[in-house]
Amino acid sequence: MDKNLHIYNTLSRKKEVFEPINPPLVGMYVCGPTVYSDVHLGNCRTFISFDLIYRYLLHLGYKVRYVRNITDAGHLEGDRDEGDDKFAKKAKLEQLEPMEIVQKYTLGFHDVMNIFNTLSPSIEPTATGHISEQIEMVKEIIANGYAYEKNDTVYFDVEKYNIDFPYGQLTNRKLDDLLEGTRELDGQDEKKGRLDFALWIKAKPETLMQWPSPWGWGFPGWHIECSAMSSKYLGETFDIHGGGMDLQATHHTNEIAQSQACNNTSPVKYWLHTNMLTVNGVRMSKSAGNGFLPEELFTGNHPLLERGYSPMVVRFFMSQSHYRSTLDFSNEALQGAEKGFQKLIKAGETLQTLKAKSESSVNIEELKANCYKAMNDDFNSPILIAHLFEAVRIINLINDGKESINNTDLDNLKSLFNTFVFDVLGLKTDDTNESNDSGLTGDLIDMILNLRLDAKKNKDFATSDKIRDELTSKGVVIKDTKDGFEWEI
RNA sequence: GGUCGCGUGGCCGAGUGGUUAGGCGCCGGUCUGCAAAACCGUGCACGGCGGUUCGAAUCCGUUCGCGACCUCCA
Repeated sequence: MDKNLHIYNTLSRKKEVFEPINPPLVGMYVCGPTVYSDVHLGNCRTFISFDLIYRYLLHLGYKVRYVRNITDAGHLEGDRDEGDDKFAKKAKLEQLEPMEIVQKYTLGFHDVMNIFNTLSPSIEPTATGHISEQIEMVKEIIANGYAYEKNDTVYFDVEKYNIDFPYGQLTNRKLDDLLEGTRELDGQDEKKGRLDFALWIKAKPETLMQWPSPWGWGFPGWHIECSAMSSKYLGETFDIHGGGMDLQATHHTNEIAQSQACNNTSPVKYWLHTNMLTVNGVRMSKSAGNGFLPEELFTGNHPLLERGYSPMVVRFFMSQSHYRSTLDFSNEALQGAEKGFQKLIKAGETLQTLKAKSESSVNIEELKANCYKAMNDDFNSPILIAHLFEAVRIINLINDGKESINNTDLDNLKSLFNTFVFDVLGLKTDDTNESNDSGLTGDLIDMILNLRLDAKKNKDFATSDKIRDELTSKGVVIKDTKDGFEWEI
């Protein structure tokens, strides 16, 4: 089954057969969040996408070491390796220690990941926990001649590196083209080249987070942590590196350069990039101010939202698009996803009640093969879901007595459904039956509806309709069943 | 300006040189006192213009529109 997995590699810009370096082991590194503010939905999409990938690799039987870092230092506000650290800035703003900021948003991030039912990574290393590894790496890069020190700050020499290695390979760009898009250095700049970036940055006296180094007190550049931590936990060359597409051009390009310059080997076999979440066609981002917080989506407390949607509906919604496509957010799309999700879950419940016959009129083997085919084609969850809805149709038809299924097929169907809906897509039944009060309301509604049932039995439809209308207008949805009723608020 | 990507039916979103994507919506049917819900079924597409081909929405060219990256962001 596993030799069929194809994944799209950003490095080659095509789909390749997935062959781990040391099967069945798989090393996967994903760039995690910078924990200086709440994660928004766009961030979540990336982590949910990689959760799907992680889950499928596990399902195929690979032993995956999944490393996802927490950036808690070194990430600067500006674009020129100067200015304030994001954490320090936030800390000053909220009058807290930088590590209090880190702690707060790390916990928040974990909460959100749990709510979305993502599996925890095997290792979740932090930048501040790996300062010495980063310093060692910078020393090595200097020793290899690809970095230089200037006034206690260390820069990576991009143009020198490019003589020996293709710096812009990940985005398929030539150095000259890259230089063209860069602004001129002004006279003050310490950098030799316009594309050079900081590996280690000299601290100012007031810098809140700083560490001693061979170049004096300072802090690491943003990119070096990922190079240091990925090679520490996954080795100098590992299988999969992932992250959002926005990281491709700068962060990942620099990461490759650092690792190559330090270890003299290409660090990653397969680069995977997830696409952006958009709102009205425009990328959702912190700086654009069009970000949705998960909480806002769940509660519906947002100007653009008509109402809230449950976490699993959101996860399902995201799974309905491919991870490399942009996904556009709208009320209508969300509502559609909600209906679809409920239909899928309901069919799963119906499936448990089906009775086997001696003959099968349905083809479960083919369905199963189709599901694997979809996932093996670069984790194509939208196609997988299309096939799962074929399963839904089959389940409902059997339930209606229009198709039949034998024991073996029924077991297969159950296992198929379980595997893909819950294990691979990572969906779960929503816990919607949270009791909002002591149950009194429910008892009262039951009582009223029992009175309505009596009216119906007496063919007093005027009364029964009146009760229904009034309850409906108060938000109680009534569904008559054969010999009673169901309701929900 | 440079690099790259996208444009699919009312909405979201897959995919392929000729055969149904799928979900939601709409419409029809079953069920129901009537509804709702549920289930079944049908129709509604491939930005414009050229070209290649027996045949293209799918390949090529061109044009229009949109977006991303090149600057912090998953």
